[in-house]
Amino acid sequence: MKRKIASAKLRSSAFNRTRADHAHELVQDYVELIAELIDEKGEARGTDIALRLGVANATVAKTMKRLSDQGLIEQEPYRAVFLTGDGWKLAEDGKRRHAIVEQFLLALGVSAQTAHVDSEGIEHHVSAETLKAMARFLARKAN
Amino acid sequence: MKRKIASAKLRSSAFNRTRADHAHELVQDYVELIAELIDEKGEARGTDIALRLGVANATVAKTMKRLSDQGLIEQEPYRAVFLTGDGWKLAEDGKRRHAIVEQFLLALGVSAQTAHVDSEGIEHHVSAETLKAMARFLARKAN
DNA sequence: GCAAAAGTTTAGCATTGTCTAAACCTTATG
DNA sequence: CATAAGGTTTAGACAATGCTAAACTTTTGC
Repeated sequence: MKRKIASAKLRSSAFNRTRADHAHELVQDYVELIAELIDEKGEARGTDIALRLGVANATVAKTMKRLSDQGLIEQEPYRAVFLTGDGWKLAEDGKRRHAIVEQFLLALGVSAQTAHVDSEGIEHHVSAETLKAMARFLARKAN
Repeated sequence: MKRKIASAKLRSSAFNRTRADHAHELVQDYVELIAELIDEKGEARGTDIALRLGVANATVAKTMKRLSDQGLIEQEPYRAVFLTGDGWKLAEDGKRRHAIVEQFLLALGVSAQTAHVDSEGIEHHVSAETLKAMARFLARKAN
């Protein structure tokens, strides 16, 4: 019954995507935050990251090891971390999406606070096509 | 910094919050799918759920045990599962949100396929206020 | 210039959500 | 009605993400 399995897999694509993206979401949040901290303070330290994310220092250290393994950040022991080229790309992409989603929500008429909170959650689940549609809406609205 | 003090009972609050968020999404997806299957076929079997979610049977069995512990479904060994009152409530709420988000994306001009996939991910991150704004948009568009 | 404070890493544990393999029931067929 | 096929559950493993406590390194303040 190969056929049945294949078609079912197609139908489950929506679920697969949301769940498979969980790991990626965390990674995105980290690199985005690291980029922000570097912009703000010139460097990103473990403690600052931990405070902003609301997790323990040890958790940050562990996650950053993974980020380092994935080639997104560079770190030397006991030093602040920096983004690699790939890391910057990911962070920039995230910030761009985030900005579009937040502006879009504002244009839709929700409060600034809600736009801020919701855009953080929504950001990771918006495809390129939907993002484009949001941008189009914003452009139309601007006229 | 108040942030740093963590009494014994709060020691894992961040962990719990994050976990709870993700767990809640998964639970929603399950009950929503179970409701759909019951509507479609009169019952929800493990294999069907596994196929649609794209996970192994064993995963479904384990998750359903938790759902059962939480009082959302009722099951007897080797039988299809059914939703409890609470389960239905949760499923209905999820379907309502999901429908609004999906319709909204369609109205925004994205393809049916994208609307389907994206709404699945977005659904869980849309606040009541944003949902209302989406519904308003739809209503306006309908005129 | 050294001891205390601050920050980082490591070690060890818990939970969730996933898998495969195997055991266990139920149903369908000859 | 016996057995094969198929669905369900259990067992055991693993990766991700979180925690605390303790060890280790760097920075700071006297």
